[in-house]
Amino acid sequence: MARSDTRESILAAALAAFARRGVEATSLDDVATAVGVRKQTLLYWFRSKDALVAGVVEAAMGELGDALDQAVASPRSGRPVRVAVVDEVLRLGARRPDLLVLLREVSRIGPPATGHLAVAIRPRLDGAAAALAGSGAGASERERARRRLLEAGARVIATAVEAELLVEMGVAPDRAWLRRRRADLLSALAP
Amino acid sequence: MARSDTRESILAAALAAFARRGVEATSLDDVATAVGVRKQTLLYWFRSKDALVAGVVEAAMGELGDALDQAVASPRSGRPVRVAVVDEVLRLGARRPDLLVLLREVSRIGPPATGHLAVAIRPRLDGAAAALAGSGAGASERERARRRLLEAGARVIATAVEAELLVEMGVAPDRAWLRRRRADLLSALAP
DNA sequence: ATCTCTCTCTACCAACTGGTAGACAACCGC
DNA sequence: GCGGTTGTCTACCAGTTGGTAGAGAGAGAT
Repeated sequence: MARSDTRESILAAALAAFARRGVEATSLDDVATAVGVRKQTLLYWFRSKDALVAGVVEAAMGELGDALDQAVASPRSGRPVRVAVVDEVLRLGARRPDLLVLLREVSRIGPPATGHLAVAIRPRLDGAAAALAGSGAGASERERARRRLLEAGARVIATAVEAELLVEMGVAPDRAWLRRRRADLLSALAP
Repeated sequence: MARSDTRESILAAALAAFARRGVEATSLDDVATAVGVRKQTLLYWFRSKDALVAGVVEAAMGELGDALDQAVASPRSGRPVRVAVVDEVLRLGARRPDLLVLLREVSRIGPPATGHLAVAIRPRLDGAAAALAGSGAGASERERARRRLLEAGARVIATAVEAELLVEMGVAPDRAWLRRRRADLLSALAP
């Protein structure tokens, strides 16, 4: 296997396993077997399980942040930014559900994973809060924008959890459900 | 300790631990220590960890169902049943958050815990669906009522997750948030 | 007083966990 | 060719897990 292919494969397999079965329930051996490699190879690339979690969180946040950045930057006429963001989130929920599920999982297990998440998310959050508050906004306004963003983020993750739950209950989310969730997320980001 | 006090203490400690740290991350020793008893005593009352999970799920569903039954039966004038149900759920979320968190946790870890949950919830769900559809309703109407109830239940759990997330993010849910969630849950149960 | 049943205990166990030590092969610039 | 680096491996290890076997204390019934 080429040089860093192994690392990428490990990250992908770990993301899937962490999202599907949870971090604690996933052993290093599980991930290694899924990749087709020995556990010790995995420990070569990530010096501990916690380092692996940190790596997965960082990679997932990178992918998620990039997708949102691109959605914000895409200049579709007459479409407010928050519509672009919400639609991109819904697309991600369909295309890469693991990314959103991982966020729930990380916040569930608490430290030190949440610390890694906080580190990975902080710069994005600061940037978004500054953009939302507008240039020249005071510290308290930026703080309010931050809070609004965190609430919206929690709403997104809760929506992903809800979709997961429905699937598990054998009641697959239908189009009407999706439409309602979209309107709800839009209102959570409304000015 | 009196006869069945031990069993009750084990169930209470296990519920708290399962909700706070997760089922996989909670060892039998953890629960036993919290109760002040040896692991083998715990295994006397519940023949395996899975049996303990089943016991906790059953007890939690009993408490939750009883609270909702009582809310439905309480004849407060001019207050529609769904308002009573939603308010009782919110009260439970504040008073016994573990009950709702456990539901999320169980559905997260999947079988066999979800099987226990399905067994514990089925009679309540059937009864509620029949009541919602009204007497003399056909099978398809009852099925629709069932789906509406499951969707509402998923919404409740998602709301509990959202509250958990906000707390973890250091953004405690405030009164305005609670008001919005209440309205949202009411509309999920709207006719 | 003794027998039986309920409950909790001590003493284990095999399987698995995350992690370490170090051998070995393939490839690199020299 | 050669020494060093990179990547993967086998062989272990100590700690923890869920679970078993069985002893023994206490209470009630006879």
